Amino acid sequence: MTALDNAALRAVATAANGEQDRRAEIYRSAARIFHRKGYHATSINDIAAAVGLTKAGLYYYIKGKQDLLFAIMGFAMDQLDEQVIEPARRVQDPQARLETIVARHARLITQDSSALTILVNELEGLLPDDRADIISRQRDYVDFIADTLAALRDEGKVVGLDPTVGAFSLVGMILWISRWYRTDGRLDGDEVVAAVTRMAISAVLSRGDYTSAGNPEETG
Amino acid sequence: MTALDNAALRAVATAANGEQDRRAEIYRSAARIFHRKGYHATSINDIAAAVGLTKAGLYYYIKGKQDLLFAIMGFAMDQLDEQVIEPARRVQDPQARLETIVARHARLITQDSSALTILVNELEGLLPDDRADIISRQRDYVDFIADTLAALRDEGKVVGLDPTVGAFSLVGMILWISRWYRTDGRLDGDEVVAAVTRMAISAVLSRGDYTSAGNPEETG
DNA sequence: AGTAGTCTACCGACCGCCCGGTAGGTTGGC
DNA sequence: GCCAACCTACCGGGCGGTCGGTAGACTACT
Repeated sequence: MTALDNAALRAVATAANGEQDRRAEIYRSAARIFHRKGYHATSINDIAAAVGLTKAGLYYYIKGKQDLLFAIMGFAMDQLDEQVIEPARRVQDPQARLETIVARHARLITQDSSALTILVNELEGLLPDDRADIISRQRDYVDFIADTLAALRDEGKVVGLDPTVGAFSLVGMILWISRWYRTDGRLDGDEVVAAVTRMAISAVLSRGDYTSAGNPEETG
Repeated sequence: MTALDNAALRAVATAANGEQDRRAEIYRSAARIFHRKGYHATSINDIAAAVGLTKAGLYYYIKGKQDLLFAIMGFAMDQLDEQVIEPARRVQDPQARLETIVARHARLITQDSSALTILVNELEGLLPDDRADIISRQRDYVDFIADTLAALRDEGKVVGLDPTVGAFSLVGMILWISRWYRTDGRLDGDEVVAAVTRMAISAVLSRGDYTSAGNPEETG
């Protein structure tokens, strides 16, 4: 790399992307800390220290703590849209579509769960308008899954399962991964994704021969 | 209400169970508020106001905010022990035992999710020793479920499912109920419990004919 | 080449507020 | 008179957020 290249790169980097990089690093750090300690237990000072700034310095980049939270949640929702919903929309067959949804969502979580976990755990930290925005997008996601289950029901592959309950239950199963999956654990990310996907599909597909093991106390 | 009624009520309340009732009411209120707003976002004043006391008055009954949290979590864990684990231990057949676990846990959540939800969401608000205590009891619960799945595997009813992953996934499905179930919703508590229990069993029991719908992108 | 001005990227010090928690009463029933 | 069951008033401290700077890179002009 010549000095000219170097200078040119630097000019581009500082002028165009420098600030963006810093801002992105702030969001990443904030997401990690919010995820670990929770939004309310995290101080602006914690985040500033994590990126090597003072609190006042940090405020050069952000508007406030709540905006930071909303930005992180918006990013997570965008991830979900782009990497789960959009690809799944292009899958016609309902069962394959459901597999795509579960596998892609689960994979996102095993790769980096911070933002996606904040998305579901810190809703009450948002301003009412922001919260309404995020909740609406989340509802769209659940509806998308429920619609897929309804399509499977129309195919006869799902019997006797309420699509909404099914959708919520699958989402719960997927989101919970972030609580127990460890990168350095016994199973790697792909194995976890595969296992959870298999369970999810199995949970909704009806077995013609399903019977309870008999549990009068519970099923009376 | 006359002065006599008032005095009589007060006498009964204070003489026999008054202090216990008051304390129980404080825990219940605290659990409800922690559940709604989160532990860190809830102030001692919020709780005091909810039970009609000042902050100082509240401190006559409690030792501190963290003790309050630990007490609530301990109560939730006791509930789980007494109403889920102990009854399930008495069920010999593994599949029936699993049904008992899921149905009873789900039912607890549809009845009153406050304490049980705090139990899983506010761990980081505890002192390290208290947290270790709760985490240990939670791990015992997951192990109990995993052992039941292992027993089902030995019976040949579960094939190719890691018992630990299975246990976590079921727990996630159950716990998530508290996020979407509404008492005044379309389905009542019993219907939700039944639906989730059916899904849970279906998720772990192997179907001899299981095949993916074909999703090369995901399963490659 | 020197220099005066400008702008980005910060920092130290500070603000008002509310937090968890406490000290020292006060009151009403026994 | 005493004690349980509170209250008013207060404390130190940390919070989110702001203000007035300023070092240093860069630009414009002479």
